Amino acid sequence: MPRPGRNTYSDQKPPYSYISLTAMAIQSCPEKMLPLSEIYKFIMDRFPYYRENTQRWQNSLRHNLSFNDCFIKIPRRPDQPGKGSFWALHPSCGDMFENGSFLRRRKRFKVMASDPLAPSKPSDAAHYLQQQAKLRLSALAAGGTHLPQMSSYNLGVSQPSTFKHPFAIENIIAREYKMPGGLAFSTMQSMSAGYPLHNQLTTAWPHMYSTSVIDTAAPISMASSDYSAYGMPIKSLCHGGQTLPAIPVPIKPTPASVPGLSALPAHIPAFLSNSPQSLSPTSPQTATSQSSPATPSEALTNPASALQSVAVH
DNA sequence: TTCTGTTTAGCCAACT
DNA sequence: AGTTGGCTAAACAGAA
Repeated sequence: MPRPGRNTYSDQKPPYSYISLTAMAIQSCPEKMLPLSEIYKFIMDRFPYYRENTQRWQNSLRHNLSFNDCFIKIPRRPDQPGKGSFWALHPSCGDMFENGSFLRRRKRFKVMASDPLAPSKPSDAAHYLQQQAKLRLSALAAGGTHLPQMSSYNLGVSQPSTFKHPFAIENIIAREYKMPGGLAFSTMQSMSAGYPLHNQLTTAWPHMYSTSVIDTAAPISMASSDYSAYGMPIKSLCHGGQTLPAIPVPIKPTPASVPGLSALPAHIPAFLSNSPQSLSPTSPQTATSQSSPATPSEALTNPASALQSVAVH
C-alpha cells in the first residue's frame, strides 16, 4: 500500500473540478471575493499540478467563471484599481456538491427568475456582495475578530446567522465521504443527528471529536494568524467543533485508495488534513503548539501539526 | 501587448 | 441509451 509522498500532489490531478477549486479560492479569503489572478495564484499555490499547462486550465477556469451562474462578477470600485473584476459565489447557489463528489455536481446551478433568492437584477448580487466585502474589511480594520457572516441576500428571505455557504471550506471538508468500498462516513452534522457511526469515530479519533479540544464557541477570526499555510481560515476547519474526516471523492478511485480508514486517496490536499488518513489513531501526535506547517507538502507529511494548529485556536 | 471575459463546439465520463 | 456535467480548445472583444 503506497503511502503518499512529499510530491504526491505534483503528480496527480486533485480530485476537484474547476468549480470547486474556484469556490475554495473565493471562500478562502475574508472578503469572499477574488480577482481572477488571485484565484490562479491560490490554485497554483495549493496544487502543484496546476503549475504546469497554465494556459489550458486557466482558460477552462475562465470559461467556468463565465459559464456558471454560481459565480458572480463584481466590478471593481474606483478605489480598487487593477485589472479585471472580482469574482464571488452566488449566495443561493445551493449545495451543488451534496453528493460528496467534488468532481461532478449533481445539478448545475442556474439562477431561476422564480428563485426567491435570486436578485431581481444581476447587479444586485454584485452590489450586495461588494457591501458584504466592505463590511468584512471594516471589521478587519477595526481589529475585530468577529467578522460579519456572509448572510443571505437582503431580498426578504432570511437565513440563520449561522448560515455557512455551501462552498465554505468548512462545508467542503465536512461532507459525507463515501469510501470506495461503499462504506460511508457521515458529516458531524449527520452524526449529531444521531448517526450510529458517531461512537465508532469518536473511539477512533477521540482527539478530533472531543469538544474539549476545540473551542466550539470561538468566533471565526480572520486575523492573518488564523490562516493556515494553505490560506484556509484555520478556524473554518473546525466549524463549531464539527471537525470531521470528510474527503472529496474522486469519481475514479485512485490505485492508492482502498477501503479502510488508513487508505484514502493520496492526493487529498493537506488543508483537508483532518482526514482519517492524517488522523488515524496510529498517526503520531507529535505536533507542537507552533503554527501551521510552512508548506503544504510539509503538512502532507506531518498532518498532525496542521491539526494541532486547528485545535489550539 | 497582455490579460480578462464571453461564447461556441466537441469530446468524454458519470449519471439516470 | 439518453441526458447532463466537466474539460478542453478556440475565436473574439474589450479593458488595462
